[in-house]
Amino acid sequence: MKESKENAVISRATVDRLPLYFRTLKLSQEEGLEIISSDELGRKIGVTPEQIRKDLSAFGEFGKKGVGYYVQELMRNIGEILGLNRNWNLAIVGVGHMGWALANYSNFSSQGFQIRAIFDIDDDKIGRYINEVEIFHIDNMKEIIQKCDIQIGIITVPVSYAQDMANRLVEAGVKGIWNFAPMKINVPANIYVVSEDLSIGLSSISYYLSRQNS
Amino acid sequence: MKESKENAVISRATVDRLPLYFRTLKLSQEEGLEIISSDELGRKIGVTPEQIRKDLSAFGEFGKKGVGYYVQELMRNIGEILGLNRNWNLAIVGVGHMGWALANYSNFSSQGFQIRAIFDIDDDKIGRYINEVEIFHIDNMKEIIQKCDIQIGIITVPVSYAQDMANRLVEAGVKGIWNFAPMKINVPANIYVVSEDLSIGLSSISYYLSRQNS
DNA sequence: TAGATTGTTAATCGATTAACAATC
DNA sequence: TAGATTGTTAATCGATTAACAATC
Repeated sequence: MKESKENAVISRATVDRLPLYFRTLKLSQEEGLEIISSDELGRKIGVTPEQIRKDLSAFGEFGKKGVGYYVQELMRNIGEILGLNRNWNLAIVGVGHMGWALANYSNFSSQGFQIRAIFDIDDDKIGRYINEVEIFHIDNMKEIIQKCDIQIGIITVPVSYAQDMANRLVEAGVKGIWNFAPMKINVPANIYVVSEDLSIGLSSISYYLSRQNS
Repeated sequence: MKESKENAVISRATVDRLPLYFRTLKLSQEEGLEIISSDELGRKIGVTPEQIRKDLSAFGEFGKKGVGYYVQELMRNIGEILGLNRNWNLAIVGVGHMGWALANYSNFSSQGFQIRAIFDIDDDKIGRYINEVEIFHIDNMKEIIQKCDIQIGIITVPVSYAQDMANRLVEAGVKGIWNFAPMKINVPANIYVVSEDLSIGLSSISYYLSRQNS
């Protein structure tokens, strides 16, 4: 058994497929499956078995030739690779519709993501709680984020405020930002940003349906 | 001036960048900008100017050599390519947190996406309105979708119901599905599905932060 | 005209797919 | 053992980047 190849550069595409593998393995485990082949896993996800084997090979050897993968074991390994065995403390910035929805979304906690604080600017909201998490004024961001050891900030404010909120989050010490404002936000190179751009999905549906009809 | 190249196959990556171009042009227009170069546009979006020119060249010639692109004109052209000049009627299936958030998100309508109906299974919700849109029982889906000429369905139900809802939407006649349930849904080949998988974003942040610390 | 910038072809880079030896 | 399936190397495919002629 080789050492895991921690130093190799892994493509973004590969990293983005790991959560799909993880989640499908979890479902399979809940169904009582103990062993799964790359072929079967691929069919469930909609990915080729070669793709799965290639992706996994970047991190080590997790399967048994002629047999397949032990569901529990592979799940644990992928979970570790993704850092899902850790506990991550999150903060939501902006209690609009999206912020509210995310604050109420309970599935995060099952994967180690705990929302510890919520920030807003509206005095009517400050001091209230969503799912037992308090809403603070953004002026207290630095203090709260450091006290609660929050590593990841979620931006759910309008575009015009997003860059300012990103600056404050970085200044407060977060290392990762999950951005729902439909714009590019600029941060120092050591901060990792993922943007969820919902308008892309809808526009691409519009694009493909337009072609179909015409 | 050549005819637009309607028949060429356009890569998914290109189509997914068009909404970014569109939105950035819109902001530029609102700032009063009349002409923009691929260089400047690229800087605003975080994409190379070559990428932009290449993407656009798949659809036609929209710029003026030595000058740049007329903001309004390019915006109108990209809007047409994406089908944003049309009116799309949408239905939301499932009034959970995400469904509720999307139902309240008013920005869609500014790009021609109108939510015409909402479906749920909970009798307490049936007959109520969100933003003047009525909530119907899913058993009335086919009737309502045909009456309102709804082309796009949005799935915001739990994983265990998602495939059934997709089947019902297809049966009712929608042509596109925007899926927020974290799973692969199977549909006939002529139906276009875009899945928004929010857990990927969070997991990838977890992955990269894990590398950084260790 | 000279400088700027597009549209496009060619070169490079990276990701996916195919093939197959290793081995359970 | 024979059949199955992994891990990995090589081949292919596709997307991005570089370069530059065309032209405003």
